[in-house]
Amino acid sequence: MKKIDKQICHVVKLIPYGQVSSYGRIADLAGFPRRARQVSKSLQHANQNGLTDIPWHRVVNSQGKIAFPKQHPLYLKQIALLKQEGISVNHGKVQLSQYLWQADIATLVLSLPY
DNA sequence: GGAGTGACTCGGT
DNA sequence: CACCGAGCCACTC
Repeated sequence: MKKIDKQICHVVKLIPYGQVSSYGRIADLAGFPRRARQVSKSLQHANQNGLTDIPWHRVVNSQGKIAFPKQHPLYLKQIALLKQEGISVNHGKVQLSQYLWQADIATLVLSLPY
């Protein structure tokens, strides 16, 4: 697994229960600006490898919408997982103003590995 | 190496 | 709100 994938997974795991973040923000926080697309790819890999400890469902696009097309099997699954955490999803999107994770520096620093 | 492809984003219409 | 277009960047042929 590559460095970028590792860092991205690390940050995604920091998203608190009941909150969401976007691909672009995750990329920024992981130290890879302008690499939103890579975030989606990393999550896809993690999904395939069955890494269940990664809350991939808490990641939506910059508009708060589910990134999958409606007919995609994971579309409904993601919504189900979000609602399960108390997050309301309407018309395939969440209210970022209400659920967007405001990452704080302390959380990030304390999550650093030795 | 060039072309096509996204679980993206931003700005314009 | 929806639909483009243009950037964007790693990955796969």
